[in-house]
Amino acid sequence: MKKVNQEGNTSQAILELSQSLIQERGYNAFSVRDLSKEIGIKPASIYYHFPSKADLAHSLVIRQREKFNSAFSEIDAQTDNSRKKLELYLMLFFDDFRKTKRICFCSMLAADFASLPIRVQEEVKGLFSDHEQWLAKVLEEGKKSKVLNFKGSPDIRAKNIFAAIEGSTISACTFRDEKRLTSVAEWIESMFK
Amino acid sequence: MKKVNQEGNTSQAILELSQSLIQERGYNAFSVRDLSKEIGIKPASIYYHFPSKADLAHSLVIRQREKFNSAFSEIDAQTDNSRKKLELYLMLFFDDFRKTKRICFCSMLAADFASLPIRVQEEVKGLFSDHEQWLAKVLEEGKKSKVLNFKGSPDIRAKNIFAAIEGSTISACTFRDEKRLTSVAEWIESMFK
DNA sequence: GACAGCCTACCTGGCGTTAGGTAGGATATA
DNA sequence: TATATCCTACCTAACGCCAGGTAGGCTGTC
Repeated sequence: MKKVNQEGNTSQAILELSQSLIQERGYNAFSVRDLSKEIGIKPASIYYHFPSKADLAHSLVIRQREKFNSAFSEIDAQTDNSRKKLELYLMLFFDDFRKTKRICFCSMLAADFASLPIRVQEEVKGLFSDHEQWLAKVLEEGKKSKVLNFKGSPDIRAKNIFAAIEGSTISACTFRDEKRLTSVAEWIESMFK
Repeated sequence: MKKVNQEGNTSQAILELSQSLIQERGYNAFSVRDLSKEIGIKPASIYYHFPSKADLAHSLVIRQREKFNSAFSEIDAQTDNSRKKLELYLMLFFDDFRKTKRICFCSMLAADFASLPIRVQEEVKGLFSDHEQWLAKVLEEGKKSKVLNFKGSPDIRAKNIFAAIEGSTISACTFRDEKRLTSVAEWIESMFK
């Protein structure tokens, strides 16, 4: 019998599709059967790759944290200018929205937070913190070097920015209108002049 | 046998509880059985009051639109000062968060948007537009009377503000930290000085 | 007697998950 | 080189449970 997964990429396919479905419908509204149908294997086979739906979600959030953390490192390597860093950061969200046309992964999991398995909740909090801490660092550096001008603490402003962006991906998705995302980004950038 | 609903308020109780559960878990993660358990009637009896879960959600969003629209009228009646109006508007979200400790109803339904019945989707869009249009009107008046100072169109800024607030209720809820909401509100207010 | 408001009892279908099995490739041993 | 054993990646079939929803009956009030 022909093997479906000769290149060992089924796990990857499951991760990719899960992420896509979570961003579209949320954790509770996608099923192992949804995955199996689209991937072309039986529901039971999903459990060969991931012991449970909770584990799958857990892996997914960890993967996303790693993705973002390397994106942050890339930005840090690319420029020393805090304003440019902020700009590149905001572009990460544009890119994702243009590709997926969907709510940001973080926002969706935050919305589903209360019905998430506990260890997934912890990772989601971690994902939030990764963003906020990196942003706070950028804002602090920007303030010191007088590249970014703003009142208030970098910590709090970082949280503000992240919340605003998260909210804007939701409304951009609801109205299928990228401008709702980009205009918030422009608004944020304009605040630091 | 004793009647549970002697004051004709079971429908109201169902609406209240549904809203609370939606704000906690989202549309897909609460069930008619959840409602029945907490209210003290059998699942089938829910269907006496609402023909379907979709209808219940539909009524709920309509009710919420009415609630907010009368809140807007009250604010309009209370003051002519646009800055004060904005302040009172933001307080609506503080009050809700303090009461419920949960994600804003709008944000949650927007997150669940893709898996919502179509006519509920339409009402959710309407709910968003109600907010954005009223806000845009306030901003426009504020700009004309020079009470609010900002660049860009009132329309776009209104959408920005709403998105930011929505996002902040999500992160406030995730971290059980009201400051994530209030600091965004302060941030918004500071932008118009 | 009509109706409101609830009930019991049930349906269909989907959920996450598991047990047990199988084809075929890889590896180890004689 | 032939055979035994193990591993990978899937399968079929089913489990118990819960979802939204329905038909029809009971009870108390007007």
